[in-house]
Amino acid sequence: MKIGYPCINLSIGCSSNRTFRLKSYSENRLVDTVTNNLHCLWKILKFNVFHNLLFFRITSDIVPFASHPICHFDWRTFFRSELAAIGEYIASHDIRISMHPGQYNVLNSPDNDIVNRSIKELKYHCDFLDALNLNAKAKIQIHVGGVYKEKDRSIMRFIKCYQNLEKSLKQRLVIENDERSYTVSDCINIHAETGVPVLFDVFHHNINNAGLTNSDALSKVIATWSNRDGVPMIDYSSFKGNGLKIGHTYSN
DNA sequence: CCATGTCAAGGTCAC
DNA sequence: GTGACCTTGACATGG
Repeated sequence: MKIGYPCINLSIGCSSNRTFRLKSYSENRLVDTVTNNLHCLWKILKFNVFHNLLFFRITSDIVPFASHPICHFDWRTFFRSELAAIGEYIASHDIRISMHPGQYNVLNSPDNDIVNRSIKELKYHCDFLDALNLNAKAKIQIHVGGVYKEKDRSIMRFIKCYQNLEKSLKQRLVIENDERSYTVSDCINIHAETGVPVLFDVFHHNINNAGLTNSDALSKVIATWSNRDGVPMIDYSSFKGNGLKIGHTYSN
C-alpha cells in the first residue's frame, strides 16, 4: 500500500500551486509561474520519496489557465525537458499520481458550453500527465456532477458524455462518490454502464452512504479497477473535534 | 509592510 | 433571491 497527500507540502517552503489573477495574464507571467511550480513539484516529489510517501495528487494549478481561452501558449513544448525529467523520476521511484479537477467540471450539465469547457479542462489534466509520459495508472478523479432535480436523466447524460470522450482521457478518468448527490452505489451503477473505475472517498461515504457499510462499499469499488488501472485509489480524510478539516491521506 | 477582499468556472442548500 | 460552501491557498489592492 502507498500513502500520500494532495497538492500542498507545508514542510519545504515552496508552493507548486502558485497562480495569478486572470487580469494579470501574460505569457511571461505564465512561464515564470509554471517554472516555479514545476521546480517545486520536483522538490515535493523528492521530499516524498525520502519520507516513503509514494502517492501524490498534483495540483490543477500546476499550469494556471491552461484550458482558458486566454491561453495560447504551448507549455508542453516549452517545458518538454522538465516535464519528461519529472516523469522519469516518478516512474523510476514508482510514485503513484492522481489529479483532481475542481467542482466546475461538470460533464453531465444540461448546458453544452459547460460540458465543453469541462472537457477542455479535463484534456489539460490529461495532457499534463501525458507530458510526464505516465501510463494509465495515473488518474484524473472527478465527481459525477449535478442532479438538476432529475437524477436518472442526469446519470444518463454523464454516461453518454463519458462514452463520447476520447480514449486517452477515458483511460485516465475515474469517478468519486460525493457527500451530497452521487453515492458509491450510484457510481457503481455508472461503472456498470461505462467501465469507469470508482474512487472510494471514505469521508464522503460516511456522510452519505445510502445504507452501504464501509466494508461493502470498499469491496464493490475495488472490483471496478482493472489491472491496467492499477491498484485502487482511496481518498481518506478526517475532521478534528471542532469540525475543522485537518488533512487528507490517501492509500492505494 | 500588512490587512483583507477577491479570485475563471457550477451546483446546491440554508436562510 | 442571495450568499456560503466546496480541495484551500495566494494574489492584489489599499492602507
